[in-house]
Amino acid sequence: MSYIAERREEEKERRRAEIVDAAERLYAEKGWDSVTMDQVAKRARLSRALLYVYFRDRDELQFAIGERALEMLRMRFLEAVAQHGRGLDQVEAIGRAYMRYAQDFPHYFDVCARFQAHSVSPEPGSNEGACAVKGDQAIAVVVEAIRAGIADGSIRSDIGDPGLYAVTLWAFTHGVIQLATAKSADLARFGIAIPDFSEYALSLLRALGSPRTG
Amino acid sequence: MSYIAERREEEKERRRAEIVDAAERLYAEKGWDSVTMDQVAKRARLSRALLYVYFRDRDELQFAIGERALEMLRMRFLEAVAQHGRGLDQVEAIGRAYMRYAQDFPHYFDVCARFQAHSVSPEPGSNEGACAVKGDQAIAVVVEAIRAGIADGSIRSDIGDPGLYAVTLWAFTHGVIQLATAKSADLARFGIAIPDFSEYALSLLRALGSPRTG
Amino acid sequence: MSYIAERREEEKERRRAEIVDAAERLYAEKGWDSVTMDQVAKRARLSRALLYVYFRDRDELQFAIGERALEMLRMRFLEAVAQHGRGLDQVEAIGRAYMRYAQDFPHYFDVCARFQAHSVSPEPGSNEGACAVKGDQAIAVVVEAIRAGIADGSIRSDIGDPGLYAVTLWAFTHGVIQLATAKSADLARFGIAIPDFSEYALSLLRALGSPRTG
Amino acid sequence: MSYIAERREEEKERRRAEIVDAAERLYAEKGWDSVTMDQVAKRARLSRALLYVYFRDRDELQFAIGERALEMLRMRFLEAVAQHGRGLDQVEAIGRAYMRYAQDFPHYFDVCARFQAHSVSPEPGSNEGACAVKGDQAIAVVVEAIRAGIADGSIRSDIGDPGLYAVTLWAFTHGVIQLATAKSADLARFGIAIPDFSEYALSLLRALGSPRTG
DNA sequence: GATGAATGAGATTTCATTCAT
DNA sequence: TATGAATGAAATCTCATTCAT
Repeated sequence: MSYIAERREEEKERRRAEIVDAAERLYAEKGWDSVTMDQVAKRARLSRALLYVYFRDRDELQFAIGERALEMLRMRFLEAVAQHGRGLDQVEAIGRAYMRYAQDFPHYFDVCARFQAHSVSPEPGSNEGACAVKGDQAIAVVVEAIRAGIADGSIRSDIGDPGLYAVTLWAFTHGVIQLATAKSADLARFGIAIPDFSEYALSLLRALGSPRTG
Repeated sequence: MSYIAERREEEKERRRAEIVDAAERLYAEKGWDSVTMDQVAKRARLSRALLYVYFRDRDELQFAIGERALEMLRMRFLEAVAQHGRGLDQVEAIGRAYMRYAQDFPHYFDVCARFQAHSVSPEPGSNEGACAVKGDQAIAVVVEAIRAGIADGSIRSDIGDPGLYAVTLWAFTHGVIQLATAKSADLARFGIAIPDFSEYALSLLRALGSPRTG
Repeated sequence: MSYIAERREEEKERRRAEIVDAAERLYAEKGWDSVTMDQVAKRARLSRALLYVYFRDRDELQFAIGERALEMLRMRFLEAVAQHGRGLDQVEAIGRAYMRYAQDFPHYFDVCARFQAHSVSPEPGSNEGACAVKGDQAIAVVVEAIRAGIADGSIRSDIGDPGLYAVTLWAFTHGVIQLATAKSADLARFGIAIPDFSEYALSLLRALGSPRTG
Repeated sequence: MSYIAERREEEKERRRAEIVDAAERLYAEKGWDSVTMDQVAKRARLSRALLYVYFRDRDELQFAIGERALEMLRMRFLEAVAQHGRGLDQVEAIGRAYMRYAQDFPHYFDVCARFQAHSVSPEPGSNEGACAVKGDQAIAVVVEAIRAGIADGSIRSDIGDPGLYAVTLWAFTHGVIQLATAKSADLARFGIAIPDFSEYALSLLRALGSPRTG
């Protein structure tokens, strides 16, 4: 590839990023449902038609944000893992990281949730596919921590297949965050405060993994 | 109320139910996103405008279905509870019931999921509010089972506040079902079959509650 | 049909007419190519979406105007016929009427020309079909005049089938008007003035029909 | 001009011709309305933007095809003339040639028709202007034949100005072909077959020109 | 020159929702 | 009450044309 073509490639990538930036900011501001393609175009200061050159449709644009969201999540997971030595602590840190992430970037968690809730029709080359890949990579971090925990004895060796355990933990945590995010008011009616809820869920999850050292 | 007014009341209720019936059938057939108000009107054999006499907007119609969904869920929970003596077994049965429910009525689970994911704006008199009430009632069944379990010693007494525990279990289970529902294909790629996943999750949850007496 | 439904029918017809009015005025002002659906909507003071309730697409709207155009043309033909006794004179009057019509309503002639130039795909219920019918009715007037002329001896009896003759005359006249309309400048370069051209063509056509009795 | 500049000139001309070739083929395949600049560019294997270096706009490209069309028409006229001795026969042969031409190259006739229908805005140097010139040249052939006919006595001497007569015949013939081309189906409904229609029109036109030899 | 990117305009469609009767 | 009509907002899509390199 000539260096001209290369530069063009970069330009293109930058454009794409600008669009995703614009869309993401709007997402964060008002929620995806009320973001229109026109607003995105205006925010990115380009024509509506061009959006459709870069993204097949509105959904693909959302998935592009999802890709970022999941990448960011993986980063957070990695940081969490890096700060702890024992596998069990790493796994707990991952759970905490997920919760903090959901607080720091509610719109990111929102994409994750939508992504989680829609079954994939993995058209090749789509952002949806890219999204799935990123998701797998994030899960992989969890699996690794679990493996480490089993190896270092901090996680019960009879916990079963690390992949299965990882997916289950993910599902549990995701469920908790979703409830905490959307239903804080209802929980309050039950006398439950979000931080307590989170802490409680984390403690249960930790108990789940730790060996029954009496 | 005169018997004429009474009949009118009944008529109205029947009309409403017909609409919800129509909407629900369409929901089950194609998913809520592709159900249009026009289709609902046609299926219920009345005019689109009349729908708005019975339901403020499309969301309210969905919440009306949600009400049914949560009522049905509570029923299933009650049945589950009735078939077991010890609290721990009841709680597990509830989890199982939730899973079966999601399989039997995917669209009901879908409403629940959406309901769970949207924060309430509790306008009084809205179906959304009614939905919340039904949700509370379903949770109450879980709480009761937990209390029973603590009382009969099948559930660890140090598990904490039954309400908190119930909500957490709900969130966990919901997360698992959602993942299993939407991502079965991805899980398969991980070598995970849905029934195994469900069983595994249930076993973890049971372990969570049972006293550690080996 | 109840009188309410009847009134609604009328309302609808009126609406439709309003739209065609608006479109027609714009057509006359700037030519069909530069008329946008949005302009029509604005001129008719209703929403763009409604246009598509009344007309499948832009073309159908043009054909609706074409219907009017051809109806008007038939009227002109009838008037022309009414003012003359002998068939030959009637036919000539029709030719003249066509020419005056093209001058009085250039946009009407324009639709006719477009209609004439496009082969019909006679989707039933379309305005295109209605257009064709109106066209036939206009031709019918010509045929009638020819028949009368043959009967009264003002038109050569060996002219052949009146229908064939009518269509041919129509084609001739249409060709002349089109050329005169679009190419007046070029004709001028040839030293030909439009009125002379028209008169000349008419005289030829008259000669064509009249018996050769010197 | 240096031979380098000369070669460049040739290259350019070839390029231009390639574009017109591509456009013409597409025209013949699907009609001008559904030919897009993109398709032309792809067919000619160059970029869309380059088209605009060679042709001001889409219309100019069509006029370039029109130029070819009219040149071809003139050729056909010349051939027709060459095969007949008397002016009247030449004129008739020209009419026949026009009809055969329309059959052999429907897309050429289509350009002619469009050209005929649009009034010229004779921007100097435009293909539109070139088109007009070619049109004049084609007409000139007709004029010449008429003059010959008058001279050799095969055409009535009182037919008037040859130019006027030529233009009129052209208009007549064009009108007939257009109707025959676009409305064959409708004519069939009238019980008129295209070949009969053509023959009939030609016979009338011949009668028009021939002296009234009793 | 030649090209890929971008624009702007308009057609069309689809809905949820509201209005007038 | 009911209903048909109407609206307004967006999503798409398709082009001709222009721009920057």
